[in-house]
Amino acid sequence: MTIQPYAQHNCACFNIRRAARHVTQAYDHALKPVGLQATQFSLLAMIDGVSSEKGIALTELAARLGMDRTTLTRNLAVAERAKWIVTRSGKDRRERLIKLTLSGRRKLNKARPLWKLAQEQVVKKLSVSSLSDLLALTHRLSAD
Amino acid sequence: MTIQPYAQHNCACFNIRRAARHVTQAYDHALKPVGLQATQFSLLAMIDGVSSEKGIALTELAARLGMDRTTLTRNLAVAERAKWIVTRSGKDRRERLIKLTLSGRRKLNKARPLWKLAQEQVVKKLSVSSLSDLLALTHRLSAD
DNA sequence: GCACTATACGTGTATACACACATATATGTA
DNA sequence: TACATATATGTGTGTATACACGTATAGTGC
Repeated sequence: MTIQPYAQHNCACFNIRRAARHVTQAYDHALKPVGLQATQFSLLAMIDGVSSEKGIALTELAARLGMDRTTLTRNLAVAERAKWIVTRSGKDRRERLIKLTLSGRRKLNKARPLWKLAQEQVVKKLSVSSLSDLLALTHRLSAD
Repeated sequence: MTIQPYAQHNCACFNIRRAARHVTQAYDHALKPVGLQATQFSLLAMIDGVSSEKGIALTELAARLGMDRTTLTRNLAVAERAKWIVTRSGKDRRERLIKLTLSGRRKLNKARPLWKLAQEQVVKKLSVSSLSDLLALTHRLSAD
């Protein structure tokens, strides 16, 4: 079969963006009872997973999240206003080191079971092995 | 294998959002020479594909795009400012009928070969059959 | 015709995203 | 040490996203 002229149903960008919208809504709704949105949940979870005692620098965190540094700055502002994180400068005074607060960790742990429910919804749509395929594909798309 | 506790690398939402960011950037960069971003390109392409002579109503277009109606309102404002589309009310005066302008259609057609280059980049990362898998998976995630 | 309901749409608000540009600090080199 | 360069970060701007709420018009049953 030859390559078709443009059609929406073939466009990787349109399709992945549309799916991201729908999946995000599912996770947002699932997390609603604890007052977290999907992005903030991922942010807190990543900080929890990777930051050492002294915290993690913004650029390093952005790389881990596969997110533009300036986008992360704005997302961190939301988390900081909500007092889920604190930031301070390190020995290198250019660096901004980020850590969860106790309140942030509690919020995260409250959210985990709700995350699981949303994730199970996805599995219900895709099956475990298809989810596995999806993760492999999205991972490859997120690599350099 | 039992279900793991939360980890970023397992989260469908995190992974699909991250991939969407990266894929979007690739298409945005590819489309840059014609002054279109990925979302606006998809928008114009959908209007071109589905609208009849009299145009397509906003809610109907939103459903085709798998996008919230109010999001579409804002996205249309961008396209309207740029004079890529026009809108008018129909017999039912609640309805807002949307059509491409000549300028919008020209912009779209200029963009098509650049879209193809971006799409080929994705194929280079995933292979044709994997792209096919991705489209099938994202399609299932975008269904009710 | 009138009240009720359903449908189509917009606006206020908040978050998410990233490019272009600017600033502050550190590091390397003459 | 002084200057050039590299690194870490923030800000201005514009687009994308969607929920809560409100308005205008159409349809329905009496």
